[in-house]
Order: sequence, then C-alpha cells, then structure tokens
Amino acid sequence: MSVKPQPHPQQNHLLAALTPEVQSRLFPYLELVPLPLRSLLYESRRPMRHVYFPTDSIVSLQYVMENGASTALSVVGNEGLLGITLFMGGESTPTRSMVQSAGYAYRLPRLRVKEEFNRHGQLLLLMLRYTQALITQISQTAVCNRHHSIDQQLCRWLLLSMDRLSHNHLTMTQEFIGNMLGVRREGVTQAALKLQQQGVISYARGMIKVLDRPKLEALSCECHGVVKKETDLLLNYLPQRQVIADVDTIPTASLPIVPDAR
Amino acid sequence: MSVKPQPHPQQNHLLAALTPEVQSRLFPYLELVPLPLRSLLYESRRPMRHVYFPTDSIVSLQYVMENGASTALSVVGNEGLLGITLFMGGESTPTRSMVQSAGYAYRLPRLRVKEEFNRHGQLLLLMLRYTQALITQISQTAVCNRHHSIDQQLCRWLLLSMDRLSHNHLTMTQEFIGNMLGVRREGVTQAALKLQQQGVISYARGMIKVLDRPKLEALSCECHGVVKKETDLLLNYLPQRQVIADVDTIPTASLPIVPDAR
DNA sequence: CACCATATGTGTGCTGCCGCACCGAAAGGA
DNA sequence: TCCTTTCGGTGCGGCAGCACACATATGGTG
Repeated sequence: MSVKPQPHPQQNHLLAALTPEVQSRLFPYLELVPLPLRSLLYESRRPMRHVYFPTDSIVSLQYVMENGASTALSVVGNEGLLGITLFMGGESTPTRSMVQSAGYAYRLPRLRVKEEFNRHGQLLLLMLRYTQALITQISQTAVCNRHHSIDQQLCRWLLLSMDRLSHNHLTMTQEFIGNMLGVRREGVTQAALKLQQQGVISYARGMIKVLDRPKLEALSCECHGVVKKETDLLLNYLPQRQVIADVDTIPTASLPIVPDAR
Repeated sequence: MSVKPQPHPQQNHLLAALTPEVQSRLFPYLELVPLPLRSLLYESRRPMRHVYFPTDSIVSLQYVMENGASTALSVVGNEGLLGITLFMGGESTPTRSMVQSAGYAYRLPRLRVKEEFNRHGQLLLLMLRYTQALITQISQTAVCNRHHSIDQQLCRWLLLSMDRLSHNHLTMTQEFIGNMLGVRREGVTQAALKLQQQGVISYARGMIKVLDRPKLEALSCECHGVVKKETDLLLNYLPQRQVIADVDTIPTASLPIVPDAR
C-alpha cells in the first residue's frame, strides 16, 4: 500500500465528470484516505461527516438487522460515491458502508459538498443520476434475493466486484462473502467449489482469481447484466460531455397506459 | 366509484406539503384520473409522461424479470408519488407500476413537473426526501426477501397496504398477493390460513379484513416498523412546516470511523 | 519446528418453499 | 337455473438452504 502509484481524483468517474469550474471549487478540499479491508465508512444510523469517492477501493452498502445479520444492498467503486443521504435530506441511514476491497478514496467534508450541491449546478445532476443507478442496483438485489440461487448470486457478486477493479483477483474469504450475501459460509463453499471445478475461478485462503469471465457471466443470473447496462446508460454518457438533463426531446412514441377518462 | 366523495389534491401528503406559491403554479395542471385495479401506470422501460400523486389508491413498484416473474419493490400511496425517475435524469426504468388498490390519483404532465423541479425550490427538496424514503423501502424489501418467511412477509405487506388506506380492508386475491411478493399462491394460502386461525385477519374471495392490527404487527418482521419509522422521520416532518434542509445544525457527537491517517 | 488461528471441505438431518395436481365452494353471467 | 370461472384449501415429492458438527489444510508466529 506504499509503493503503489498514488491515486488521483480523476480515477473516480464522478469526480472526473465534473466541470473544471466545479472541480476548482471542490478539489482543494479533497482528502485522500486509505480504506483498509473491513473498515466502516458509515455506521448504521450514525451521522455522516464526509462524502467518499473511491478510486481503487470497493465499498458495499449493507443493511444490518436487529439480530446482527447483514445483507449487502449494493456495491460502490470508482464509478460512484458514498453518502448520497447527505444530499437527500437525511443525516443518517439504516445502512452501513463496509470496505470490501482495500484501496483509497477521496473524501470531502459534508459542508463543502452541501454548499456545492445547493448551487444547483452540475453536481446536483450528477448526484441525481447516480442515485438512480443506485436504486436500480438495490432493486436488482431485492429481485436476486428472491429468485436466484446462491450459485447465481455468487457469480453476480464476483462480477459486480470485478467491474470495479483493474485486475482479476479479489481478497476475501468465503465467510466474508457469506456475510455480504446474507447466506451461510457453507453455501458459499459449495457454490465456489462448483465454479472452481468448472475452471471459472480459482481460490485459496481468501484470494480469489477470476479465470474465465465470459463463463462467469454465462453462469450468472440476468441481474448483473441488467444493472450494468442501466448504470452505463445513466453514467457513462456523462464523463466528458456536459450534462444536459432538462431539455425534453425524446421521440415519445409511447402508448397511453392509464386511460384518460372512464 | 361514483358516489364516493370526490378526491382532493390535499389528500396526497406531498401535494399538501407544497407551499401555496408552488401549489398555485402546479395545481392548475393537475388532472384527476381513476386508477382501476391492476392497471399499469408505467410499463417497464417505457417513457413516462406523467407524475402521479395517489390520493386513495395504492400502487406498487414491481420489477419484471426476463422470464416474466415479478417482484414488488415498494408500495406507494398518498404519502408519495410515482415517477421519480423523471427527476433523476432517466426517462424510463426497468420497473413497472401496478395499481394494487383501486382509487384515484392526480397527475401532472412531465414537462410541468420538470419545469417546477428546475426552479430548484421546495419541490426539489420534497422529491429528494421522498426518494430517500423510497430507497429505504426498497432496501428493506431486499433484506426481507433474503431473511424472512412468507408468513412474515405477508404481514409486512398487509401492514404496508393498511398504512396507506383509511379503512381496514383490502381487495386482492391470494394469487395477486403471490405475484406481488414473488411467491406461489399456495404459500400465501398457508400463511393467510395461519393468520385467519389466529383471528388476525379474515378473508373470502379477494376481500381481506384486518381484525387485529397490533397482533399483525407483532407477527411481522422488523421490516415494516423500520420503514415506517424512517419514512415518518423523513416525510412527516414536513407537511406543514417549511422544509429547511440546508442548514447544518445537528449536534454531531459522532465518532471517527475511518482513521484520519495511517 | 511446533503450535495455533484461520480458511476450507464434508456429512446429517431438518425446514421452508417449490412444482404439480386436484378438489370443493362461491360468484356471476346467460 | 345451470354452467363456467374464479378463488381458496390440500396432498405429495423434491430440492435448496439452514444448523450443527467435525475434519483437514495452510500460513503465520513464537
């Protein structure tokens, strides 16, 4: 964690997508923080003090139940940010954020972000889009939890993580994955075994390598693909271009679904 | 559906919470529409043309999978609105909205709402808060799908619906509930039987009555309570008062979770 | 090198939910 | 009034995931 090339704010897609003007206002306040594995950015129901923009780290949003069991709702990497609640009007949420893959993130003090947000400029638009992407991901998690097997969910999870990394290996034990998915460790073991036997992944003592990504995608449920497509649609449009969300130019060839009268 | 007292915009909490100024700009464009059971407000991935504010109807957001199976993600009644995607920057979502309890809603053309939204005034703040509440509800659905039994989920579902009605009965078959929850009809039958035997509900041919709400709450999982508390916190604050979200006055007695240096 | 904590593999029995098949009763239209 | 449709109740076989228990391997530490 010391010899590696220093992270740069532009590695985070959202920071990179900001106009130079906004960047010049915000970047002076950026603070680089290392995010060790399993550390918590936000504890459930605790006030948030910063907004985090991961560069090479991955953080997952988890819900913690009363009995202590947890379930991951979404995964955030360099495509996103943590702390949207601050924009939305609350100061805390019932979820916590746990680092799932060690790395770095830039963070901004809550006040700075709110200040910029309240200019109602580009940051606002970016945040709204990202929030939409997040909602999609959480929704898909809900669906996946209901309908798909542990095997499929493990595939989805691996893909979600790989999408946010520049290499093909993850550092996490099966126990840890179990906590993320909200299933037992043994279940993960079984699923991982199958994948290993098919040559899709290899692993040993907390180090997982993805060997055959296409096969992994084939074995996964539709959930990963849907979320990725939707997210790309919402976010990948904007990196360089200016965000223009207000004009109303879609070629509405829609059909009236609710009758106009009765 | 004809002798009933006419609905009024103020029955929707969000519309009611708007300042007179905003109301005067928007209300002229309000259109009252009846929402018959099972009709669709939005079809998955179709462009949206209106934003809907239910008065006495209940609509659920559903995700439809490739194989046609569906799962409800959240329930919207007079406490909320449908169509947040329009604010968030997309024109469509992978979800659909189906009327789960017949009634009325007011709707506004997309353009009017965007116009008002882009003034960056009170409507913006309201929408953000509501979106936060919605995220909470979807998250809880994800957790519930993972960890709780059909019995518990049925209770939660009934409570979610009752919270949005002024009476104690629902018009929906077990088959329909099964579609909502993403489970088999037989599973719902079993769960409903247990509730009936305990005197918590009674039902016959698509008409469900809640007889003992406290007991229903006791049998439900924590999910309903959490969502309700969170939603009240976010939304019930605002109905009459002005929404002031920008000042930063919480008594931050928080602990630093991520170390400031390493 | 010995030891121990950690990570992974495996077995047994149980429970909840699924898929399917079928039944009876009530509602509603002709 | 009859007939069809809709709704709810039930039984059975099967499987996935759970709880618990235990075995094995491996890397780090003293």
